[in-house]
Amino acid sequence: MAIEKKIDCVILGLLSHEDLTGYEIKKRMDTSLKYFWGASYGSIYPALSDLVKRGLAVRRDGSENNRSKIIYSITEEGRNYLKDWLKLPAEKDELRYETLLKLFFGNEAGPLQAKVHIDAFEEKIENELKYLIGAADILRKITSQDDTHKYYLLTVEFGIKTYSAYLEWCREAKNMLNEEN
Amino acid sequence: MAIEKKIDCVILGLLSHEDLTGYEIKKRMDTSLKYFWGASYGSIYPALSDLVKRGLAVRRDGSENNRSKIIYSITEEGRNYLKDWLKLPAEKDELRYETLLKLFFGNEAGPLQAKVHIDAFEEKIENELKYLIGAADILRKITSQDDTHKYYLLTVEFGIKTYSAYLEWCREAKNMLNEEN
DNA sequence: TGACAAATATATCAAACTGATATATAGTTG
DNA sequence: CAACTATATATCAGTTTGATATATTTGTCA
Repeated sequence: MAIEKKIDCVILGLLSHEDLTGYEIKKRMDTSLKYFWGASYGSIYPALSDLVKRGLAVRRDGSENNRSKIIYSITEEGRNYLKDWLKLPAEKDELRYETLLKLFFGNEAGPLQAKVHIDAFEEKIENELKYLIGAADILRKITSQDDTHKYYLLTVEFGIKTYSAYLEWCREAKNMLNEEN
Repeated sequence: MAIEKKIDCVILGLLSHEDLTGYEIKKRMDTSLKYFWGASYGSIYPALSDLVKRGLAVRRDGSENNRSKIIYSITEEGRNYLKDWLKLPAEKDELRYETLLKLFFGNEAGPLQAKVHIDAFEEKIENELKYLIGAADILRKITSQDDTHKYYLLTVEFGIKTYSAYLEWCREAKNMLNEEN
């Protein structure tokens, strides 16, 4: 029964690396964290205000010209809060794949429809896998000299392992559907 | 921009197989669908009332003795709605793993903490994999005679493939952390 | 150069969903 | 026979998403 709101923990985690704006936090979510975590503006901006109120982060003005910009930094209290949360066991590892849901109800739609969904899934995964393999190559080079990106690399390798397994499954699943469609 | 609420589609999908109570729907979510989809009572019961209002499902009283029981069936309209949704491409396949999130911020907590999280993850996955392998054995036997469970088996095989990949990753990740902790 | 698109940046809101809780009965087990 | 587990329905506060609004700056192509 954790009282820690996940969005607070993710933001503090990102701020523990570097100072960021709300917009930049969203960008990190959509790139580095994309494969295992997500967050919307509707949770990021209110959470940032809340973190400041609770003294876990501080804001400073970073506006340039007419472009308003609020830069957030983690405080010592925020870092302690993050460390405490990191010590707790992970509560929820959840996969939510609409592709599998549609497949599960395949009797209603038939094997041809199922194959369409698997093909679309396969193509998406192939593209993402290419990206992850490229990212891993770069991260391995960086990590060999300075290992601050070691944990990032670990999550990318998780993605590569699982996406490769997905592709194997796609081929086998289509074979099974072909057997007697 | 789908207007279809996912909870409606899952419930109709389950009702397309057999008549069910809200409680039984929740049980299916927590067993068969557990590995790729979830839903809470707080979404199931209101959705059931709503489906009836829209004519996509009908309710009948199934009370026995003093135990109240409402049994839901899919209507012809409901079946058409489901079929239309099954034709549409899957919108969102999302993985949300707190274990990976905590690992990503590993610099703050160190390699020993990271290994604790990986060990806990490994144990959980090992147990779930055992269960899935057992389920696949049973489903393969059933499917060889009557293939209505073919699509169910497909999703179980997805689980086996990916969980096996997770376990490989666990071993490699711990090796990497040991290299120079 | 000027027009248009894309990126940067903050913010809000209805709708969806979770996790917890409340309530009550039936069946099982030491 | 008390305690516990399973069956069954229902609600609600709190969390989060997905979409949208607004405004400026930067890049691109003609």
